[in-house]
Amino acid sequence: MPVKNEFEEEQIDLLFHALSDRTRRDIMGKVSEGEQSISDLARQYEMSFAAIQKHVSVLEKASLITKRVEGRQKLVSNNPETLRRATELLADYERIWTHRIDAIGRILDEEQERKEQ
Amino acid sequence: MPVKNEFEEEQIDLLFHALSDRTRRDIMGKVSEGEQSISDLARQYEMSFAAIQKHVSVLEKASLITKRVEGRQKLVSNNPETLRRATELLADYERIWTHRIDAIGRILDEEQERKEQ
DNA sequence: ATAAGTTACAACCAAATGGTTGTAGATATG
DNA sequence: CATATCTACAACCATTTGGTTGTAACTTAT
Repeated sequence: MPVKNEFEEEQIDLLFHALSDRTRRDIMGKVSEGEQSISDLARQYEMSFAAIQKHVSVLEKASLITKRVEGRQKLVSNNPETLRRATELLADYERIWTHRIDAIGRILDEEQERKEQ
Repeated sequence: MPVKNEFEEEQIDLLFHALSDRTRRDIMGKVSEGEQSISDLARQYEMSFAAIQKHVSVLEKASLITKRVEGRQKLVSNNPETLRRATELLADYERIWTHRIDAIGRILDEEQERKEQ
């Protein structure tokens, strides 16, 4: 186990893959300002409705967004919990991959460096 | 500009794409314990040398690792700076996409307000 | 009831991805 | 020198990805 985290490897694949596309990152930004239907989103891009629908689906499979039914439309909003866990995950990777001991150790080191300057 | 960050969008694509594969994340872990040649790495996986070479190449294009020539071999080590910036980037996205206003953000905002008066 | 709006999904296509094998060029070692 | 090791890279292949159009179903409005 490289990183002790609640994520499954499969889920991590989906997460980073979802974030690796500009349009999808942009959608994340748009829905963060309020729920939007898939049509609302599609109108803001120069690609087909189906293309945006697929991007939303990729984000949904990564649990980065959720859809809510409202009449004939599905309202898309983002999922702060997954974002929080993703940020934590990458911070964990950073710590492990760079042999950083832990947050407290780092703060103490930086404290030390400041004093020595 | 969704996130004010030193990364270009293209670079962000490469970054998250590089991280979206288990083998590549595993390589990041292995090289974090010390430099390894590509052959060293390849021996630890049940896939061809060329496959590992390609994975290393993807990590290199994302600036997550660097290669150093040592005789007939190339020693791979990871790039802590990119990892640090990647973690920051995702933290920025989290903050922006979830409208979180943290202590640092508030301090900077207040700083700005003071200057503008 | 009809029409318009919204979504889901299938079928298709070109390009990218993740793997393979094979070949060739350096570099080290007997 | 001859041979083994290490890397680069091309060619190939199957699958996935990111896009398209088209069709069907459901919901709302006229």
